[in-house]
Amino acid sequence: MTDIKFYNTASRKKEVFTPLDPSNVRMYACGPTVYDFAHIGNGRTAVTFDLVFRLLRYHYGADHVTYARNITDVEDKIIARAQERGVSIADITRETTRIYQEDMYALGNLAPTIEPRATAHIGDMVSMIETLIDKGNAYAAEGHVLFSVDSHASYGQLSGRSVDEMIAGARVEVAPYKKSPMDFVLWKPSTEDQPGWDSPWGKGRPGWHIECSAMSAHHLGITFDLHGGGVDLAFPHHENELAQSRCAHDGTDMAAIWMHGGYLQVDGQKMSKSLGNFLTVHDLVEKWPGEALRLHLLMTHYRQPLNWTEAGVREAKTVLDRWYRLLGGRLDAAPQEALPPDFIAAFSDDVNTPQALAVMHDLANKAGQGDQAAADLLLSSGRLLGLFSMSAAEWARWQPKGAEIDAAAVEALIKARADARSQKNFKEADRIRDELKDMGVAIEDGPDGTTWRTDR
RNA sequence: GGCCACGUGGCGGAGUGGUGACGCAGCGGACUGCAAAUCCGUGUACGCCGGUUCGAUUCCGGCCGUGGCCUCCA
Repeated sequence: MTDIKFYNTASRKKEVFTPLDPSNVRMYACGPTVYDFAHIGNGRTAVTFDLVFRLLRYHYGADHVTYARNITDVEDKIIARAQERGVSIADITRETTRIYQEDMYALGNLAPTIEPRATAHIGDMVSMIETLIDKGNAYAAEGHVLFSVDSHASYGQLSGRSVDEMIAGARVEVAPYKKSPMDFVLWKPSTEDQPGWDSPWGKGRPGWHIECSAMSAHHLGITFDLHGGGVDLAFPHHENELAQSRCAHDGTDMAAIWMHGGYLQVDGQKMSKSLGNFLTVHDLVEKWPGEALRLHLLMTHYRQPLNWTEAGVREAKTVLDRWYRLLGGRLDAAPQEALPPDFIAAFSDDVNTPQALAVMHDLANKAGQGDQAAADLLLSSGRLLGLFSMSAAEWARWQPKGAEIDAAAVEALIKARADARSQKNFKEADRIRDELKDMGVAIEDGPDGTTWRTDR
């Protein structure tokens, strides 16, 4: 069997993947803080780890991979948002979680095996914090509990930093109760109007980092195979998780492999609300088929920086248009098991999707010359990547929200054009074709008459 | 300021110490009333300056550019 290789942030090398337990491969990816719509950068990270999930399922069997992706539903930004809107925290988190799940589904992601919510694991967090205090890795101060970075010699190893350098370069005021400026919060006190839970340190709520340590240990065990997230999470979030988990578990490593997805920019610029280029998945899936968005993401290797552009989505859409046409009725047939070895080799080589897509293009070219086996392999390859979920007809008639096309009107115009053509009135026929084009409809004259599809 | 990535043809984007992946767009041809779709064919590249080497886009050093982290941002 082809080896899987992953680039491991911890070793800074591509490594052959060997599962701790092939009958239950466990992965964890940091999910959203549920206070606002996910943007396309969040979507990219979710797609990346969905691909890892799919790859592992392919190699070890769908029932032998556990994927946990957390929902952070207690956090200060959520509190602030609830106050702004004058609604309850529960309403915000419930609604945002629901939309997040819909958006991720629209991007072609499988549902993770487990989506643990932070608020359902407060007890796990409290007991982990108690352990850290007992072991001398944490201390209580003014209602807070802080992790002591000086208590853990290898702090900074994952992200390749030294505590001294970070302190020297710090540009942030240090809270007076911290022993070291780099110490971070495990537990913080809550006022009456903030969400809080009883604890040995009074009513309070957990810090962000402890959530993932506690939930991953609860669901995946003390050591699991793979931990992922966006590259900006490497520090401080993952560094802190690692420190907490190692110290709480007698130095045992948290994850065998750490993976980080590259950053996404929009039109060559950092995505931000002030620049007006903040793209939410929620908006994008109304304008484009989710698979076109997904393919745009797949065109770049997950660790590379990705420049998101409308031209890029359009290109992805064009490619899918061709593939869907090529596959036609095959899309309705029973799923194919066989997969091309060179496709699997590329996909298994640190999730090299651009290389895998090149194999698919090659298959498409062969299929275009009548190679039926190649068409089958194109379909099975695409399905493994989370593409080809529609029928050819559904794809051809896909429409953006708010631009519904009246099919009856289209059919009537096509009929009128056919009449004009039969009378050799090509001027009128071409005028009707232009009219259809303005409606967002493209037509094709084939041996069996005229067909139409949406196009823009 | 410190640390870390990245810089490939018009665009997107893999990869490699030595015969210029792949896609989109473009161009030429076939097909078509004309198109579209489809098929055939086709050009252009490895940020800059040094070094190592028989030979570097690929290794090393410097520079420039872009971006990330150092602030509970994927």
